[in-house]
Amino acid sequence: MVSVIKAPRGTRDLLPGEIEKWHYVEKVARNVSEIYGYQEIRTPIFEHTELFQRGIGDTTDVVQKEMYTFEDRGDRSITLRPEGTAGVVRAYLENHLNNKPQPVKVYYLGPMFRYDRPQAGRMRQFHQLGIEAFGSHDPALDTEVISYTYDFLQRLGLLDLRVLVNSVGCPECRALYSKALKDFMKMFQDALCENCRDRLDRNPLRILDCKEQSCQELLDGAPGIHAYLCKGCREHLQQVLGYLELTAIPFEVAEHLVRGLDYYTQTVFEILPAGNDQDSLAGGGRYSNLVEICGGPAIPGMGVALGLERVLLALESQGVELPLEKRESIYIATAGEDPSGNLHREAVRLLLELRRCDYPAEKDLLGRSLKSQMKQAGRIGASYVIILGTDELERGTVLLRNMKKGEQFEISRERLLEYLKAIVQTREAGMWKASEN
RNA sequence: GUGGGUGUAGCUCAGCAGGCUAGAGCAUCAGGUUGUGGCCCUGAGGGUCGUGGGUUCAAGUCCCAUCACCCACCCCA
Repeated sequence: MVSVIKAPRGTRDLLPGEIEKWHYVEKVARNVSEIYGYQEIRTPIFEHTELFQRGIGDTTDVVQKEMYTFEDRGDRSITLRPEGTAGVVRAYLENHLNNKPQPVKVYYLGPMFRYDRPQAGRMRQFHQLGIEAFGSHDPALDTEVISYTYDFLQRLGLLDLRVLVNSVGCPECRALYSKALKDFMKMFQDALCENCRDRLDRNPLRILDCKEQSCQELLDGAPGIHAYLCKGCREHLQQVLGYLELTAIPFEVAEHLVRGLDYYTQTVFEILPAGNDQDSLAGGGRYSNLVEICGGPAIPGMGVALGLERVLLALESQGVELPLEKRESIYIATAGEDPSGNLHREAVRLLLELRRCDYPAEKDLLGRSLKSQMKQAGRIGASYVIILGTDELERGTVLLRNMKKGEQFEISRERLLEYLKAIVQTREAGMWKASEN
């Protein structure tokens, strides 16, 4: 026997039973996006490698060691998207969306790929919900994006969220601060962890993020970025915070928050589940130069990405019960000897009829006994079973069994659909949904 | 990429310090009612003990490697 091929490392299947949660989360995502005025955009899952190198930044870990890059048959270097923003920016420019009324506000939902070492909440193929808004410098936009993110998480039922906000300044003032921080840290070089000594030259701001106790202690005495922000950046931050106050979203100004992607300017933020400093649920910020870096005009953008696996994990660890709709259907069972096949043919005809009337309906496909058919009907959550037996066939009737009540009665074929219709109409909003009855 | 832990039926696990045909519960299928589910009873199928080497008279049980998963680090969603 040949061996069974397994899914590649860091990937997994979403099976019936779990996928319903994803559908629900996606439904809320689309809902909130609409409420905030964002429209869906779908961009390719792979792009030219150069897009990410330029967009995300060559020095970032994502680009340096986490990309799924390969040559296609035309010798092009292709990369499976590790995040969503770069592709959206590309699409914005390529489709001349800058000629549309601004701001252009889009959301995306889909898989991303990073060659990481998998662990809980970190997959090689993972899924993000993200939004991007182009063409506005308004601090209220920054707040809107933060609010969107918070709102989405809250609507799902997540509590105890930490919202961290900071500004990393513009290229000008960040450069000043970066130098100041570097100069300061140089004095204590020996006390820094190995990693941070590397960061000193590559990207001093990252030291702020270090979780090493020793580095954190040094940081207490180090200059903070806020003192170095230029007038524009300082005011921008103040206004963002001011608007945030209005939203009543609890937030913390985290002067040490810097993000891993190079394109961020000014506002950056992160949302974490309580009691978990490691796996942030969402991260985002403003990017004033990314569009230019990608070859377009100087148009600012602001966005966020949420990790859906992590959102699902947080929901689980907080014990949130999602209001999933139960699957419900009508099951057609046949009973009795059927040497001529008439019974079976009639069942198939009835099945078709029900489905054409939009009733979710199923029948046995395994030639099972009536008992087994009943069992199956119960398992799949059928609310009604139509039992079609040889006797009923002769009389032109069926037995209609209410599975929840365990009651059944005989009804003529002609009146059956009428009767079912009446049941549906009795139900709330006329929807074919699980409820009492 | 670094360090650590784990790996026995579809699922959750048991298997004592290596020793006979590897077990349980749940799930699946069938039967108990030749036309009726959710409870109960009976039975059946299903495992080359992650994979490959090695030690031993003998390995699920010890050793090595490898793969996968989990945890921590790095980083990020």
